[in-house]
Amino acid sequence: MLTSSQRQLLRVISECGPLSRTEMAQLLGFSKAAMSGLARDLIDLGVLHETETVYGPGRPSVRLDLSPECAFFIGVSLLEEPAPMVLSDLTGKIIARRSMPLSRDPAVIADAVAQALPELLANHPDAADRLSGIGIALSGFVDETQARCVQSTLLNWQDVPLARIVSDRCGVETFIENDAKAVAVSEKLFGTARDISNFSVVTLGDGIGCAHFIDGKLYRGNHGGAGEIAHCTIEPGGSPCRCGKRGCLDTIASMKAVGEMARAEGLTCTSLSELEAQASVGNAAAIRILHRAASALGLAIANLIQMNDPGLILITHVEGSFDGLFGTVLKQAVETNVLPRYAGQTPIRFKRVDSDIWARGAASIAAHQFLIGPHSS
Amino acid sequence: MLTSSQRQLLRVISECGPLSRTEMAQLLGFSKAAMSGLARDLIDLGVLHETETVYGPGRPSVRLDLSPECAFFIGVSLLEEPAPMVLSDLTGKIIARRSMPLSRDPAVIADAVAQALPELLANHPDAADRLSGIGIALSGFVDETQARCVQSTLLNWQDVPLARIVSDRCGVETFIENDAKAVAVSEKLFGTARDISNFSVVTLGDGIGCAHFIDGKLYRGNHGGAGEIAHCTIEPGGSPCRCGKRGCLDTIASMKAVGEMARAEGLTCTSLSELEAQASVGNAAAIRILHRAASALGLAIANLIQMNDPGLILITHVEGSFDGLFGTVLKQAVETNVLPRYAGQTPIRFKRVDSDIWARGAASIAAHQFLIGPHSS
DNA sequence: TTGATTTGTTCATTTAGTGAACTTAGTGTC
DNA sequence: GACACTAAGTTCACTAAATGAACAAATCAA
Repeated sequence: MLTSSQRQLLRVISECGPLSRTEMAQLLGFSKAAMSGLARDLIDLGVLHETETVYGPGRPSVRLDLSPECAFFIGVSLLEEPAPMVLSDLTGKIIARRSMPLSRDPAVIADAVAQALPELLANHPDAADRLSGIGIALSGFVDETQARCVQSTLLNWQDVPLARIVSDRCGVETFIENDAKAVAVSEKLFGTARDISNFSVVTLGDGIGCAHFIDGKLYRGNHGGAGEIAHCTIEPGGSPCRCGKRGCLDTIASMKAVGEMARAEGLTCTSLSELEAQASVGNAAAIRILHRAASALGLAIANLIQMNDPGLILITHVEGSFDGLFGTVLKQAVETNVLPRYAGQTPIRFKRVDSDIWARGAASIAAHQFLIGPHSS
Repeated sequence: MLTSSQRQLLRVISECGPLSRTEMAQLLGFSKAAMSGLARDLIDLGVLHETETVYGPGRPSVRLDLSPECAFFIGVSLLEEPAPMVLSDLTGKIIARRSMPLSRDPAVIADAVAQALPELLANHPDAADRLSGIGIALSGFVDETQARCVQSTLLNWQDVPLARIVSDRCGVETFIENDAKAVAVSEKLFGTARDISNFSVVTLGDGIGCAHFIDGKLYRGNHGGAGEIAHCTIEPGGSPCRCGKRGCLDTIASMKAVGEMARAEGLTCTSLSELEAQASVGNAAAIRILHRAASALGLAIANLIQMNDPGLILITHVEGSFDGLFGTVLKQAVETNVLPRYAGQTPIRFKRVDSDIWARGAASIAAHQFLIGPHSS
């Protein structure tokens, strides 16, 4: 078990990349003496190692970095059938992939994970040796200890202590998290948002997910529901949503909704890139659909910016690109709906991700627990 | 200067009310031994004092509470002319009121504060003796040290180090804050939200303000702009707003906008309560205006709930009441625009406030600095 | 080679906490 | 009213984690 000072040190390296002892001492407000001891202990533990030497006037400084192979994590996504699994190291690099059958029965899930474990670890004795946690991403609400699923419509769960069930079965510490929140953590730990303390991730796919990091910490909300942007009302009195209300963002801008609208308009293509292609050759229906979806998403993001003033909006998408009509309209809609003074102040990044995104996110939950721990700031 | 452990102790008392040493030790995870020493020191300093004795089996426990008169604060609101000033104690009780001329010149403001100071303190030698800080509320953006005004349209300021200017002139530590954020802090410290770590305040008046507490801390956003709900787009393509965009909540639901709409409809009454009275006797225009404003505000609050899942929404209003049409429609609009599963899960409280609200909020900023300090959690 | 400069270590010291034993002040029972 | 019982709060010796000052190490510049 790491001390809170050790965790602070790991955190600042995770955020800033390799740093010398002196730099860290300044950043964290420790004395050089304290730093020296902390670093020695973490190096002895195998978590840190010395990297490049930086020359300047005076004695050169030696940067310390995380040792990628000091701990390994498994991530499981319960969002698809079959359920993707990944084995990752401490820096988020994926070492191996597998999949397992999906089930709604927690015990069956635990069995499937236990069965897939040796296969994932088969050719990686180091990983088998230093496997430090399992993370599971699911659609639904999770409690703040990342142990119990409070509610999941997709899995038809109500207060299921999945983490305990899996860890009992597999003998490995296990943590669970909501899908979008897991992606946000992986972006904070491994991705584009390492050094940013306030940001929001929007995951654009069949559904729309969103999660916020606030003051360097995942913000879960009072009932675990922070980031439910998909069911913000964008068109009051609009089309009914499966959630029971009307005009939700999800009914307009999710890739599923876009596909359905395309089908309803008699288009044969339903994917974003296909629609973009049609739009670029002047297909009015494709243009209309893309325009409507992008405007809606842009408005929702503009409202998010107005409400929370994040330092970054990161939009992940599995398919298509954002340099076509959809992306242009989206950016424009954001700009026209934020305070003119703010316009352009909040960077919006797009990131194309593959289908591993949820399992990677899940693994990052376990890695986050290992590095940063359960505690708050 | 208080230590971080002492601050934790003060914080938990501020949140929970009077507590015994043993209760605090359990809440904060300290040993009884540590608690004993901390409490003694704070009592010696005059910050805490013993209150009721609670009898049960075993030795009775003695509750400790903040000593209201151990420190006094001055709050100034730069939102009205003349600018209201209050003198408050550590529990937010207002001891004296004054006002001073408003100016856009920071030096003139500092002079006015310095001049009003002795008048405010005149009959309160204790307060003069233990004056511990000045807080200033203003319309605009403030940096996270609560020292500089980054930008204020109303005052036509850009990066003005007001706190330093006033503290240099008056010889008292000074902090500044945005108006709505100051109100949020006063509600956390003195008001209804003491024990709630995630909540949002919406101030409904001539303008609409909003601020968030997240994880027990004021969340200021990356550019200090968190909570700018007034310029969320509610009616895309709607009426132009003075901010430069269209359909902002401010153009529909602020009391100023409501008054203007009433005037445009040829109504002679413009206040919320007068319009309520008209609506209750069937005046169609009054009903239409109130309905539109309440729906808009309800939608904005619903979106806020969806995005941030706060544990409480506190709506402050200077005038009118919320048991008429406006309040009913507002609540209904919130309910129909949040996930049905959430409906009713987020308490919404209304609080009628007087015109002291901003100055009180300002004083609470200074009190917060005194009690909790500048540090994060 | 020498001096300047900055990194990183060592070590005695300080500080903020702990656990265990003790004191205190009440309740309940006979 | 005496006496066990209980829980609150204090005291004290001890420990863990920090600090500051002195020092060793590694390089550049002259």
